[in-house]
Amino acid sequence: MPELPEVETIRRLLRNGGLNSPSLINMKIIGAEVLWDRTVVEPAASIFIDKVINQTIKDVDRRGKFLILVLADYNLLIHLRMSGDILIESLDEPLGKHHRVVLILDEGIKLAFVDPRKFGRVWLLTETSRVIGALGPEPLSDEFTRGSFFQRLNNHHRQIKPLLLDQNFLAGMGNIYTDEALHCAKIHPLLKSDQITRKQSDRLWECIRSILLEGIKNNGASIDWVYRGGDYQNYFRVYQRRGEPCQVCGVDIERIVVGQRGTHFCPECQPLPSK
DNA sequence: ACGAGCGCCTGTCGGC
DNA sequence: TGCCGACAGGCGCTCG
Repeated sequence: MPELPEVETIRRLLRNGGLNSPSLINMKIIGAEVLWDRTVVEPAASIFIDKVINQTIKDVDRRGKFLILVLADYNLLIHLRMSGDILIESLDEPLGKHHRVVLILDEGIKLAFVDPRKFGRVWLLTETSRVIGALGPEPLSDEFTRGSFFQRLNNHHRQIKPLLLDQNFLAGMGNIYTDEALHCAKIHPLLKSDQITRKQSDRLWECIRSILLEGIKNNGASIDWVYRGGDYQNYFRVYQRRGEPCQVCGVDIERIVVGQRGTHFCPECQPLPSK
């Protein structure tokens, strides 16, 4: 489900509070349940429960698509993968059928990791580098510069879309925002990364950042049967718009498969790479 | 180094 | 109505 903007939206909600949920900062975990063992990568579920109880939540952070609950003695890494979500619920609310991990907090609420497809994962670690150490730069940070981006594009001979989806190349891009950014930059998803000119690279750099910021501003996207409050889905230019006219040129949006992922683009604005 | 195929899972939707 | 395939916001693995 979530890409960088959706995870960032959840981070801000947990950290700052909002809607009907309070900030989690300084709340204490007083109980824990693991409903689906494989969700917890490490440590083993029983040890996870032992260790996480009595921990205080010091901060809520994010790295790429990883949500990080900074606890007094550990870091709780959460990756929502395709269908995961974090809900804050009152204690008397019954557990839904897709609840996988639940943390009981003081103040009478619980933090629930809900995940129909069971792809999501959590780790309780002191040292996080083993899991997130190889991630590429944060696209909205200062270390992500036009110059370094262009250089690194040219260090690879890869289709641009799968390269942007590679979390060790750039952290946080997923299928939606990649399609949107490539359309914005007028670059075909199959163009080889080392055929991208400096001018195209600069445009793509700008588009990645503006599209992600637009997603965050709209609290992310809510698609399929999962509604989580964001409304960026109303602003998609190409994603899931096969057959609809391109908002720039009017030509029908096409869908192809690239790297096993549905890929949406405008054949007029994003012409095929020269063979 | 790169890309394709597959596994992990459950749910929805469209076509017949 | 039921069945069946396509498809879904991700990623790790193996194999050429």
